[in-house]
Amino acid sequence: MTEAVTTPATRRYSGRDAGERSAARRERLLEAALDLFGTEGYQVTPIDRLCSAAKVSTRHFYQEFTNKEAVLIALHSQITEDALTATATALAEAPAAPIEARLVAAVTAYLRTIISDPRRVRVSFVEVVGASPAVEQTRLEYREAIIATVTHEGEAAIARGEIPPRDFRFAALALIGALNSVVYDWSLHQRKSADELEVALVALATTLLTG
Amino acid sequence: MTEAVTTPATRRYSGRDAGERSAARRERLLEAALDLFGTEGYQVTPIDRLCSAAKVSTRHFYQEFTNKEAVLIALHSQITEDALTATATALAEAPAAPIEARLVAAVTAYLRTIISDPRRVRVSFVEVVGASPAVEQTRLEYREAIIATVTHEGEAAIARGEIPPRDFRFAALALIGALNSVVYDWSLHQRKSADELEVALVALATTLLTG
DNA sequence: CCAAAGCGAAAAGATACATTTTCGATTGTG
DNA sequence: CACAATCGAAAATGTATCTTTTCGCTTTGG
Repeated sequence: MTEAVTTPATRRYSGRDAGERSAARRERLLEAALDLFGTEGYQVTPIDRLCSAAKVSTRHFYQEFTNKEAVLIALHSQITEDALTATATALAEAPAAPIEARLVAAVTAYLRTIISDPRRVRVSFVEVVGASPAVEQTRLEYREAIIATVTHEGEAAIARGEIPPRDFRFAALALIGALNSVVYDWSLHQRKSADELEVALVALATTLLTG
Repeated sequence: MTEAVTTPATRRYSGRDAGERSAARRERLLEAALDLFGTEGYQVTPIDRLCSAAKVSTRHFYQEFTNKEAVLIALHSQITEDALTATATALAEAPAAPIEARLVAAVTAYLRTIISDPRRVRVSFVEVVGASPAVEQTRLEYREAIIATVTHEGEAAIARGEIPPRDFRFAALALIGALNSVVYDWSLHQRKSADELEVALVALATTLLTG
């Protein structure tokens, strides 16, 4: 049998292999999307704008994403998973703490991740809402993930006898909604410092979940 | 001088004058918009669908509205003003009551107006969010109107010595956001009765504003 | 240095809508 | 009844994308 030793069909370019170049384009597109969706808005940004801002040709755009909607979903996922990871880490660092302390850690971590960039605020609190059926679906899925985390934490605290039982789905939804609108308003008007915002929201979370 | 006695350029049709016919078309369009925007979504509804659902020709559509965006804005205004009117009426009916009672009356009235129709919930809590720059602007304006009402009520209660001072802008934003997400979730899943929802949200409002 | 991989820019093609205009059929009015 | 307003339906037009394809220029690897 003669071995068909196939030379890799791909070639290195500017020192990077195909996968790296593709990943770099994808990243530039996501950065451009954060910027344009987060300042001008998803609906009013055509793919062309996205491509020129990212310095990616439309040919390559379609190599990375199916369409504009897919970019928004990827961006939203990235932002949200970032925040959820930060939250999980913060919780893991206070493993045996009482619910109040865990709550402060979690909310602070979540908040800081999001408000570190006003464009993130706008994308995850405004642009993804009702953008399209598919986007709306992932938004609701992430929402369920947050509700699950809150509920899990809450039930554990109840089991430890730290707080009385309550409807955590309701509390989580109230907290999520309150956070969204307060943070978005803050990012628009900056009426208080980030620290003051944090204090106010941590207090709110405490009231809603353990108060 | 010969008087140019102009016969009215308009004629009655099916018993209605031009203004009435036009108003009827407008109303049918708004009803169709409530239905389509509130079940399928604003972004995915083309003007054609709107027109056929409303039994209005596209020619007449453009006699009533500039474009689809104008319909959404008109619909949103109608829903919101409905709710604000109900709230104002409820407040007017308890003129000398303490803040807690006024709050219960206001929140109940607001809630009932909105949840009376799940399509209203979706339009005012989801579809208008980030739909377009102009829509977003009116959404934020209505939000400011609600904040102003809440603040006004709250300051009055402070003046009467019923509650200590607080940041009502923050409290109002938190309440609005919490209401939005809780009510939207309720309209999707109906995990509790409308009465239970009402009770939970009134309690939440009381905590946020006077607790 | 050459053949092929890869690239960016831009043309070309395809849609989906938005918006305007036309047209024949109704319906009041005098 | 006649004629003009009005109508609904649909054709025609315009436009802004989206998406695919072409093309000539670079870069790489042998």
